[in-house]
Amino acid sequence: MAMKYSRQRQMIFSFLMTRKDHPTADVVYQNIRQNYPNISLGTVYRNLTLLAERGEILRLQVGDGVDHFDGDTSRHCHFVCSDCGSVTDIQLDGLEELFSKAQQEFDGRIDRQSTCFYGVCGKCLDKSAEEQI
Amino acid sequence: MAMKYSRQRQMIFSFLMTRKDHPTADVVYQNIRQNYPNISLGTVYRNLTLLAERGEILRLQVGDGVDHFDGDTSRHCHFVCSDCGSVTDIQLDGLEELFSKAQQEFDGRIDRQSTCFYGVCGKCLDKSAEEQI
DNA sequence: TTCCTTGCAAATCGTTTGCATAATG
DNA sequence: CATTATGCAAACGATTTGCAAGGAA
Repeated sequence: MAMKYSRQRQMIFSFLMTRKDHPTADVVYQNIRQNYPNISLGTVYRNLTLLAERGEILRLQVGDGVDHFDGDTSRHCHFVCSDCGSVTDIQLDGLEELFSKAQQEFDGRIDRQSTCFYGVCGKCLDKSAEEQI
Repeated sequence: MAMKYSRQRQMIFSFLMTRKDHPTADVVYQNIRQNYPNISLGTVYRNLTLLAERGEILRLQVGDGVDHFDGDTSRHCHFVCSDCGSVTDIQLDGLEELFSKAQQEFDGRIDRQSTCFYGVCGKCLDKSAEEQI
């Protein structure tokens, strides 16, 4: 698979694989650019869109108006901090169960599931606790 | 609460309450306009944003690039049909459980949860079955 | 050669915003 | 009266796209 990719597509894909923070297209662009200054933002978008359509990566909309991309396509949840905006993974057991429950109750075919939690992450909670002193 | 709202806000809010199809801002706008032709799209957006911030409605991003709005703020899931684009509700028991599981495992405070399923709805499945004949 | 991809820049389009005016309580 | 909301139009910003040129098979 990787061999028939353009150099740019390979870099974008492997960059995503090294990250667990669900970068935006622009973050991908800025990072690739450090090694490959000629790459354009349009190319980054085109490849991210393509990879997501092929199911090799995930495209996430977490509510901040910007798309995030995730190299981990296994079933898992996300958490978005309303304070710092970070997007992190949450591993939960109940997901498979929820999925099959939904399959049973719903009249139609369910292919995919997306669960996102919102709140304030541990770091930001600590930070605001310090500021109270 | 309702009494101190402007006429426009009242109409937007009560329109959302009559709908279960999670309309977009533009759909809200087009509908309100039939009774109130002078309303502007900016006002619709301003009020939807305000109502969502106050927690009186939900703002949903289901992945089609457009925000959807939901008058039902109770805990429930959504389903998005990849074929017709419709957004419907799914009532599931396991949600509360999933939420508390997440609370336990996660280092931070979780305020809110959003679960969305993707696939093909019953109507579209039937339609494509007919076309196979 | 043939098809796919790129870089660039312009276009798109959903959403937000500044401002002067009007409505609300 | 003071405040808040409106309509309008312009601005914004993330994403997409048209096109001519470059790369891969």
